[in-house]
Amino acid sequence: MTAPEVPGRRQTRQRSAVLALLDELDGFRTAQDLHALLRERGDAVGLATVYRALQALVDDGLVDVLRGSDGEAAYRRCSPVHHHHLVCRSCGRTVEVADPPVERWATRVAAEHGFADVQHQLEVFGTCSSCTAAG
Amino acid sequence: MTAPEVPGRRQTRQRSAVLALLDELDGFRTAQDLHALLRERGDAVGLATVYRALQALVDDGLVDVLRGSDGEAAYRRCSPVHHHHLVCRSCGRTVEVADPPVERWATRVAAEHGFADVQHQLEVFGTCSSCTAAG
DNA sequence: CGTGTTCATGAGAATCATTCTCGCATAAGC
DNA sequence: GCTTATGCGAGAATGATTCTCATGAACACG
Ligand SMILES: [Mn+2]
Ligand SMILES: [Mn+2]
Ligand SMILES: [Zn+2]
Ligand SMILES: [Zn+2]
Repeated sequence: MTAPEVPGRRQTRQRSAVLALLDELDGFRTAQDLHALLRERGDAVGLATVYRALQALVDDGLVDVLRGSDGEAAYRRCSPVHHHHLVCRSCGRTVEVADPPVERWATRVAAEHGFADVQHQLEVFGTCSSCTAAG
Repeated sequence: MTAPEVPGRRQTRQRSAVLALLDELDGFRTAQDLHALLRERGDAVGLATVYRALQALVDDGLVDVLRGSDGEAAYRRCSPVHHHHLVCRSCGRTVEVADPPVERWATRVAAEHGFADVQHQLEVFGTCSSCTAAG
């Protein structure tokens, strides 16, 4: 769980703290959440720094970002390979999933309509078993 | 192009104007954009009212909303049946597309992980032929 | 190790989309 | 027309995110 060395990226206590926290959590969390958690836990980090650290992690492909229905960004430590998410609306618990067919479909349907430089995003939302049990 | 009657929804000049404008446009537009367009065109509507009208249209299933990478909401008059979007990143031009297999896949993968009350969102982004030509 | 350069940090201000407030207008129903 | 619940609009409030800029600390180099 040591922070990966990324060229041109300076290693600081704050960035390590943000990444370490994300490593412990298994769901998507907002920057505000992460900032509050870090503050509670004692090793505090400025809010602006949390945002900057998260942006850097996203740029480096170590963290995925998802926009909630209210538009607030949520972040999660993710595997570096392409995948999609099955997310619990209630607690944020997330499972990485893959769907090879949709990859080909997206490319094909885009080509059929003359679209180039294609990307896609596919997310599945639901209520996880714990949250269903908790009512 | 007459505004559909929705029970319990009062018909006003402002709501008609918002829906009429959306009917002329074929891409996703932000509330701010739509407000500016209405103002230019003369039949102005208050900004708060644009937001309220759009929210009502979304609730009534007449309009789809999409969150851009910056988190800003964009709205589009869409068909009422379930579909996904192929969106031009540059000009916003949008094509409605369907992918029946992914519907089943989403339900199945969610069930396998014990998730209930499942929804999914799938969007494809690219550069349309016009925008590619315009370079 | 020092030391200097360069990049990072943090407190607060600024930005900006969206929502709220509340006094006034008006669509709908009779 | 008259009543009344709803909708409207201007401006204030909210809240996430970004910016500013003075200070702090990695890191490359000697
Ligand atoms: Mn994919
Ligand atoms: Mn679907
Ligand atoms: Zn859950
Ligand atoms: Zn285009």
